[in-house]
Amino acid sequence: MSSSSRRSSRSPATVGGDLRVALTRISRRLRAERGEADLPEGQFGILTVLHKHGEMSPGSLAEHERVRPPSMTRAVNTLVELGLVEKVEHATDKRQVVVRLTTAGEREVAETRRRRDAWLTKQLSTLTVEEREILAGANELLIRIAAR
Amino acid sequence: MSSSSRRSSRSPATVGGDLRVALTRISRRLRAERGEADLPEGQFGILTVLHKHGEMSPGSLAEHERVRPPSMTRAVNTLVELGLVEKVEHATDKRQVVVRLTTAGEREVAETRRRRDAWLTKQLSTLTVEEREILAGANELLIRIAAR
DNA sequence: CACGTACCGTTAGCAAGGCTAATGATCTAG
DNA sequence: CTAGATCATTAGCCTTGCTAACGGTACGTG
Repeated sequence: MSSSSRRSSRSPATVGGDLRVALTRISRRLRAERGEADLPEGQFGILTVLHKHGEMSPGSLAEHERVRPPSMTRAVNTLVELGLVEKVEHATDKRQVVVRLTTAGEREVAETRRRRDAWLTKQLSTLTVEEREILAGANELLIRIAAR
Repeated sequence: MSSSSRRSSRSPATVGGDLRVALTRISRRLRAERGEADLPEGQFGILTVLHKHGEMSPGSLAEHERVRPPSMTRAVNTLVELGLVEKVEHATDKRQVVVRLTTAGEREVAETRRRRDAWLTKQLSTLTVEEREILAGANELLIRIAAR
């Protein structure tokens, strides 16, 4: 049974229900795959945001990651203890704090990403080019939807 | 900017990295959308498994949901307190327990699913038919991958 | 200049939900 | 009949989310 042709149920409601199930399953599967050595998903997320967008305040990070400020404070502190980020004071506003990656943090982003994505990448490499196209397209749609 | 044509990076590794980000974001977004009244994702998952596969032991449920047995015991007990499932003794093996949906549980599956999917369904209804095709295709691929 | 208000990050404390280790009951092979 | 395996549970820990409340800083207005 292939994936695309005859299939009558493409209504928003049907796709939505199926999609939720798929997302829950794959999330758990990914979490299960994460090695002992790796950072928890959320902390790794913070590193990648900093890597991508540069230094940032805890507040912005919290908003970006859809988490409340106190949660972000704690996560950032953990990363500070691990030596992966550092907090420096804001140039003009002493209320604010600037969080940025250390060199160790930069290295960690690269290494962890490689290690972490190994399983998923392996799975994807068993798919056809067309199937990967589908997932790549889905990525963009999901990101778009998540942004609202 | 459309979603499918010019874009050179379709390697397993690239898609994998992007996909992980997309999955994390949408999961958080979905969780944020879950109303106060709804069951937590995990508990709802148990109900749907029972609805789909019929009565089951806690052990099988744990395996199916990729969770350790003690975690499942606790989750099931919560559902028992809510009156959504019941535990009955196994016909021949007194070590085992059989978990099954109550009538209230059956009703809850239908109602919660409808309520819960409302937000996602609404988002999907703003997409084009082609985009929904992509997500529907992605569903199947993700389920397949998650099954390994 | 001074003072009230708003903003930013943090601290304190709670809840959910995952885990491991250890226990108790039951089953089954020998 | 006994020893080991299997199943669920209990106990206790850890992570990570939240809200409420606080302390310091910035800034507009009188």
